[in-house]
Amino acid sequence: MLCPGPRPRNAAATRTAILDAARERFAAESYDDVGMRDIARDVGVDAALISRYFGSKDDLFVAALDSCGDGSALMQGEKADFGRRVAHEIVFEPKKAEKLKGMSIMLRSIGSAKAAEMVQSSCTQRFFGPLEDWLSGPDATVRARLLAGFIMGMSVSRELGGGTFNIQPAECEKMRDRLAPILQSLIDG
Amino acid sequence: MLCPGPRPRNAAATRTAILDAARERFAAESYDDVGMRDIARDVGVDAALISRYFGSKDDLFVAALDSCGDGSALMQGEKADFGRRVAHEIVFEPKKAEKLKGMSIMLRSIGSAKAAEMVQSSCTQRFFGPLEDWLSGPDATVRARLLAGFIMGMSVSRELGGGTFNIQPAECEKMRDRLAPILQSLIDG
DNA sequence: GACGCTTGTCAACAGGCGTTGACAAAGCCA
DNA sequence: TGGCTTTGTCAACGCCTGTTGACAAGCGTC
Repeated sequence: MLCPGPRPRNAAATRTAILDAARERFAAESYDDVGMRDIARDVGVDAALISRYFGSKDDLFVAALDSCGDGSALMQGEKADFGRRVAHEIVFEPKKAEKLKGMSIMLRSIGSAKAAEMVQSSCTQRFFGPLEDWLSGPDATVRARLLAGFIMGMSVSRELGGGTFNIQPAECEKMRDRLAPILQSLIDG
Repeated sequence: MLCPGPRPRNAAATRTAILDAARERFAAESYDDVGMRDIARDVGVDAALISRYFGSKDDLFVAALDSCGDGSALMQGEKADFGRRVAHEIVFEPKKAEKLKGMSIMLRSIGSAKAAEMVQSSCTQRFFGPLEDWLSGPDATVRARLLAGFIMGMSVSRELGGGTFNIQPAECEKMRDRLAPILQSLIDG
């Protein structure tokens, strides 16, 4: 990520690099755990530059969240296949499931009061909302909340297992097979 | 909570008061957001005293987590009624559902790397474990993980809604009614 | 009453944080 | 070449944090 030699003078590229690094950091660690100097080191830049480009740490956080796009990545593919596909990703390919970087950031920030406040507004707008629209049919609002809750909950469960669910591989398959129809039932209505 | 006048000299009572305050704080805010001085103020004591009684903030955190007991509160009552009962509590009485204070603390700490590390060991031991034992029948491990994940996920979803699910009261009933059979199916096997 | 142990307070420290303003270097234009 | 703007670095500031050691006050005991 960090290349040797002096960084070429290119404000736009540097700004983008900072935003990318911030997105990764905030998705992997809590708001409080991420330091400006950490992000700066990732990019190979002085921390002071970030303040100048983005104003404050809060502003950078919001910018990083905004740069994640909405939850549309989750909604690609066949609806009939959703349950099995997403269950598989949650259990076996969490990194792939993290195409919802925004979800990871939200998850990481529920602890910090300040971060949670910043997340809440954009959460409904860019996550619950699109999901709700995508889920046509009765009780779309409720189903969207349940769906989002379950998906995030499994991430929590994984995290508390120490990065895995801390169970046998054979059990993982069973987990996927039990999870899939539950998710699917929320899709189907 | 804080009574006027000088605190009576009683080491045991003071120690307990500190532990209680810490448990409440760590369940309501992230590890990083909770300051020693905050807890001290809750109790009406100097922050230095906490260090002397508990060693370090980390030690206090672990002690607070240990003081939460296991997840047995969740498992009281009829199994046949579990889904409906817990779904109701999650949606309408989150404070009551927080008889699992330990779960709240775990939830608050998934952000902070240090806190998460401290939580992980006791998590399996005092939460996943008892739940798994209680759920007899096939795939108890997997069902316990799913159950715990779903319950925590709904807490996250609530939190991201700003303390409520941010939906209409009528929708809340629908949410409960959809959530209940899902939880119950994981209980029944 | 004087001692000694316990209980609690106070001031201060070292370390980390986000942020700022002054300064250096690079590129552009005349 | 000389100036000017842009891009980036550096040192430092003020603030907040957990923790420590010295000190004060309460309480039982000789």
